[in-house]
This record gives sequence, structure tokens and C-alpha cells, in this order.
Amino acid sequence: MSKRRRYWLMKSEPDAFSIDDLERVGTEPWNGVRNYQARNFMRDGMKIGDKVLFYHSNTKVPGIVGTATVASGAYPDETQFDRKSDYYDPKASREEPRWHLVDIAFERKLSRTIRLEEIKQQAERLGEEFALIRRGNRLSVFPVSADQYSFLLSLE
DNA sequence: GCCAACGTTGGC
DNA sequence: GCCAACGTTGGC
Repeated sequence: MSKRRRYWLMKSEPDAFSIDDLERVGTEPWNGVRNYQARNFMRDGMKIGDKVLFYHSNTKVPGIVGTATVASGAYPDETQFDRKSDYYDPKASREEPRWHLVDIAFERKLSRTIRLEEIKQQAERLGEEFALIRRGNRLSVFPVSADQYSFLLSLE
């Protein structure tokens, strides 16, 4: 198992939870992910200290707005057990939780938004398979390479 | 608000 | 196991 730090991109709708919200609270359990691929990345791939690009989706100017770090190992998402939560999952139980998450800690806000529009223009540099610009891009958590991470931040 | 893309569900 | 129906994501 490599101890090398990994890099990720995580999307959030700013109306629900923005980079400013993360700055205010400092650390946040990344709850509500209900996609198996995204869950697997959190549960199986993330390690404390990994770096995260924080992306605002479903908003006027979608793009990367800040950075964060992984602040915990994976553990069950409490909201799956809460009947009153939007994220309640009747098929999950304490004995067999379905959904796991990690805590995400604020690192910094970017001086400006690196807009999806500009990121698309860098398709050749990033690689056509880069998940953010691939057709039908819907995954909310996915890995980026160290090179993609530093390149994207260099656009700031 | 629209709608394409795509993941999930459930009948068969 | 197939696949139509349905729900959600997310850019525009």
C-alpha cells in the first residue's frame, strides 16, 4: 500500500454547502453521497492528509473555488439511519451500513474561481478522460492525479 | 426551467 | 439477467 498522498475533486452545490460554509465550520462530515462509485473512493481510497479540490456545481459559475484536506478515515454516514433526513436509506442498518464518508477540513479559498469553462479549454493538457470534462460528468467525488492537481491550481 | 446523461429499481 | 421506467445530476 502506497503511502503517497492522493488527490481528489469533490463537488458541492453552494446552495447546500459552499466553500464559505466549510471555512466557517472548519471540518465537515461529507454526508449525503449516495453513489456507489463516489462512496468507494471515500471509503477505500481516501487517507488522512489527502488533498481535495473543492468544486461548486449546479450554480451560475461552476468551478474550483478552494482546497481542503481529508481529515478522517472512512466511517458510516449517520444520515442514512435518520428517518427524518433527506439522505435516509431504509435499506441501511447499523449492522450493515451502506454509506460511508470522511471528514473534510478547510484549507484555503482560491483568489478566484477556476471556472469549468476554462478547465474545458485545458482538455488537451488534462487528458480527455478527466472526469470533470468527460461527457455526462455526474460523479461528485473522483481522483485527480498529482499533476492534474497542481496544474489546475496553477491556473489560479 | 429545460433536458441530456446516466444510475437505480423492479417486473418479468 | 434484461431492460423500461423512473429519479437525479448538473450544465446551460
